[in-house]
Amino acid sequence: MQEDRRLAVLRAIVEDYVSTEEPVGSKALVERHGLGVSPATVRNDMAVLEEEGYITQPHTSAGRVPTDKGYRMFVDRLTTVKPLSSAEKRAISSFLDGAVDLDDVVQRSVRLLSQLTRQVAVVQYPTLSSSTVRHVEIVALAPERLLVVLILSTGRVEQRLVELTTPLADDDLAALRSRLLLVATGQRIADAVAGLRAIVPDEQSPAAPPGAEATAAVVEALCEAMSDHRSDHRVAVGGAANLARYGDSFDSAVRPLLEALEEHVVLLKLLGEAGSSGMVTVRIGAEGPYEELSSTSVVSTGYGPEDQSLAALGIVGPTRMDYPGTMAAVRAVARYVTRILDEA
Amino acid sequence: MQEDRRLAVLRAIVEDYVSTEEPVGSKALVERHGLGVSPATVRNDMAVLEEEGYITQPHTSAGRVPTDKGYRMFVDRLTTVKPLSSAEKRAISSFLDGAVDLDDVVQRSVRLLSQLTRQVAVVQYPTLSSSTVRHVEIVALAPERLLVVLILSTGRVEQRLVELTTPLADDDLAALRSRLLLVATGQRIADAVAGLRAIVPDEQSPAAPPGAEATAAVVEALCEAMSDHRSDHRVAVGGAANLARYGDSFDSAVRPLLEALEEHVVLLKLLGEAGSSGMVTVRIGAEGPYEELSSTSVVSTGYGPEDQSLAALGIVGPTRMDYPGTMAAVRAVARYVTRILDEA
DNA sequence: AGTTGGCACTCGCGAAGATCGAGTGCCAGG
DNA sequence: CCTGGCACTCGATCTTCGCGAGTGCCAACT
Repeated sequence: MQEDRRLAVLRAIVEDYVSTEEPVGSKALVERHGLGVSPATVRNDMAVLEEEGYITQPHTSAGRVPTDKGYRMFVDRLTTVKPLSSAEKRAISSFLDGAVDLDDVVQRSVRLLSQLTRQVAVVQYPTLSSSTVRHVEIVALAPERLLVVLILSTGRVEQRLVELTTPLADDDLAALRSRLLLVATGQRIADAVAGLRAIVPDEQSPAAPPGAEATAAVVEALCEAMSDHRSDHRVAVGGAANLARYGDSFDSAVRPLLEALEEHVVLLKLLGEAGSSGMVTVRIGAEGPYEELSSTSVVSTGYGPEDQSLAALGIVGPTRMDYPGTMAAVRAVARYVTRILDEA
Repeated sequence: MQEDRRLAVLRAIVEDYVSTEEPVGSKALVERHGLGVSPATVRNDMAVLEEEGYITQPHTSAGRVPTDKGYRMFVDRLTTVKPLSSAEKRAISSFLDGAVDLDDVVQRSVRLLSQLTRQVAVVQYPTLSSSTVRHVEIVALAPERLLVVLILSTGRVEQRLVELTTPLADDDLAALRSRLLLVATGQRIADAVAGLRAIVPDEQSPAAPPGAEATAAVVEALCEAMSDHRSDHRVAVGGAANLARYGDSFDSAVRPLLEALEEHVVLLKLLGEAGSSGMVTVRIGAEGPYEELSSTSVVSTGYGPEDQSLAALGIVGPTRMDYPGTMAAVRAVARYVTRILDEA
């Protein structure tokens, strides 16, 4: 089939261009890959591929370069997942096994991912919304200063300081504490918020029970901590030094990317397009909403327990990248991180 | 005095070169600055300055460029502190006043600093070592699983999970908690560590009291948390997009800098050279131990209460930078941050 | 002594031209 | 439908060359 060979040619072009960074010509193609045909034949195929929009030539009489559409085709139909080398596998586990807490896991993941792919890595901190309340604690720093500590199943700890206008008696404190524990412990965030709101005494009630103010304030603090969007939006970024490899196309590619890396909200949107856990998503070039990132691709995936994907991680790099290798690395790291989080 | 004029010439050269990015010639100098002498005279001065090593010419018959030594002289003897514009002051306070917690303060400072100076900003998180213990809490998640929470005066919260081999009785737990509070609360880190170690029962003692294991384990966890160097080494980095302005000299300047930015330890060493609070330190070019950073300068200062400087902040940029403006910005931000932390 | 105008000289930079060759498109023959 | 051959295109690279900013030095002036 000519059709099959055309795809083989496209694949070869992508692979060569990715490794050499230079437009690839018909002659070099037949030499470096075992296509059993002559350069002339390949040229014909190239003409067709160009007409269909999979490749272009930067200028007349230069080699061909894949277009975004070409990469898309390559990723969707021509990629066989490249298994990681055992050295890489070892690196992953030895790298991640030493992690001591959530922060550490995220930090190490970012580092690992950027080293494996030699790209800029981005890892989102596990989202609060799908986690559960492991523990709630109130500590009286002073009779009218309470410290509220919230511990979640992901290992995240949030603390809030609550100032009261009237001091709180010790047994009222104890009562409040046990009530909170009863209502919130083990609940998913959303349920806990609802349950907590319910135990706040009705403000209209003329005869407020003792500790009503405290209850309201503490519940408020807890709910605020739980729905705190800042924590949802935290991401870790690493491997920016890999941007140095861009070399050329500095202003057009590196600058907007650096800016995007600081705009964590943008990053999250990019990662957020990721499908559920297990599926690696690839956004190529201008497929996304950000014009400035038209020459960069995003390879991302969700991670976390199978049923609910906790958060996303991935890499950002030039459209000209080693997709099979990168996708394999992203998937592998996501799996390992998922496992680590499950164990903890 | 010819001496004075020579210095004026040096200053003019630095200022012109910083703003134009181009080697500056004698003619342009007399035109743009109000030196009341002829180009020929300036040329003579330049020859002397060059001989003394303050300036060089990139190639014969081009303008002059300051050397590191020239910048050093400029910073040490020729800089009059440029007061910030009122707009800048307003920006600073409105930017920082909204901060809600320690993390937020640091994040905002980094952002602010990078925007004010248009350089890469680095802010070290306040060091634990000079802070005090505000509170210690033990929570029994299960009879043999304890959560230890440590709250410091800086607002930092550290938590550790402790697993016991034998369950701990409730009143033993209560006793341990009150003993810990008594010993540690209000103490500076170093004292608290010493005090805690002292209450661990002697291992040799054949008749170990109930809860001896728990005490030892909890104290161990606390001490470990207090001396945890990871937290000491945390830094926030921002404004990497400003690196895009380097444009030229990419490999020689940007790449090593990007790498250094990821190596937080290196960053801390750079910042660490900073003097005490209030003094702005400037490291120019190759003055430091890092050869790769020979074309970058670091402007840094400590911040925190007057008597003990908590941590450092500063910026990293090309040797060709606006030193007066940058130093003013760094100092101003450090002051504001200090004030904010004091209030909290 | 210090300053100034004049002048010859240097040398990097940019424009213009010349050359080279990888790569293409097309065609005629297998 | 594939293949070898061939003329053609056009960007990349190198060379040349003139321009001009800037210098260094010197003799004259204050």
